[in-house]
Amino acid sequence: MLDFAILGLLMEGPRHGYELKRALGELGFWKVSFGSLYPALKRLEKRGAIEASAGTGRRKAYAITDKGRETFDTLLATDPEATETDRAFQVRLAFLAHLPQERRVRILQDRRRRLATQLKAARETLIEARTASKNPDRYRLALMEHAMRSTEADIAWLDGLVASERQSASLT
Amino acid sequence: MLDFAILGLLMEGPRHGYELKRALGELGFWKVSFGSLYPALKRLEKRGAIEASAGTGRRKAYAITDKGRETFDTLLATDPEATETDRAFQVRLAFLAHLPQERRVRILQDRRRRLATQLKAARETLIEARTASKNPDRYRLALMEHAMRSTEADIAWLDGLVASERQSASLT
DNA sequence: GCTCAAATATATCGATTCGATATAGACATA
DNA sequence: TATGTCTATATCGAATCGATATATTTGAGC
Repeated sequence: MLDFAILGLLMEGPRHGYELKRALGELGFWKVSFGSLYPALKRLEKRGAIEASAGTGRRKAYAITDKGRETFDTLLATDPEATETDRAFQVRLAFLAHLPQERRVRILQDRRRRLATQLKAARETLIEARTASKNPDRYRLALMEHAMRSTEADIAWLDGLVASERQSASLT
Repeated sequence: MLDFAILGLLMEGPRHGYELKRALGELGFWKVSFGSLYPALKRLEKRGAIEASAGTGRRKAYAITDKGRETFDTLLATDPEATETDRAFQVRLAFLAHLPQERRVRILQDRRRRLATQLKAARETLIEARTASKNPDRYRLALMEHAMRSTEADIAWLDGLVASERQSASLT
């Protein structure tokens, strides 16, 4: 996933490591550590997906190669299928603009479906926790309820994104 | 953090590994993997914080020891300070009932302060992204805005928890 | 009762990521 | 020129992940 995110950022032009870390952090859902970032850059360089060139002083400017662009496209288009964590989805979303609208909408809807399933399970767990005489801990209930409400908000947000896609489609 | 969570669950009675995984998952914010869980149990056993006894068939029932209870209390009371991730906070919250009210409120307020700081930074980043002619990608903006709104919701939730603590305090 | 499939449960592997820290150049200020 | 603060790369050990192997129990259908 980190590899994918790095490639995505480099699609817009060369950047050095520190900048990549900052840019990822500013997306608001991932404060990457140096211990993840630099090994990832080495990995990508070894695979020929990116190239380093000397920058000011200690800096190394990394640029994406043709091979890297290919990798990026593959990763972006790869069907999320069973395995898609929150973060994986968010990273994909950050680069969704690279896909045609039809695919974008499908990905948003897949995600919605997944969240709806999660929500249903959470609701059942919560009801069970409330009824079972397990003297439900107040804070634990609060956590579960909050998680549910967050998921509901996420779903509503996805619906908004889909609606806005549809709207811009109808304008053309 | 996993160690802390396991100890917290075992404070309420013995459980075997699989049950611990399920119980953690039901809290709604952490689907622990086997690759984390079982090594963690071994760690804790080696340190003498938990004890395994034979259960039905292949099961091993883990129980917390006096030493483990001590460790748990220490971890629970430890001042979060600068470094507290979302998950660390949520785990702490799940066992907050073990602390006296005064401490509970303080922890909630510390968390609130941290989120407010994050929010402010996010707001500035967003404004900058909008103004700077960086032709802000639509999905990336949506991500940032959504992250902000989620944080706002979290803050409101914390305020609610504090208010409810105050209310139950005034009733006594 | 018997058999087979599904669910339960423990365990382990390699790779990734984390959090902390070391190191060092760039740049402002005095 | 000294000094401190950012910027930036790098590395370490430990924790966690995701996938998978394997064993046991449960239950459905016969």
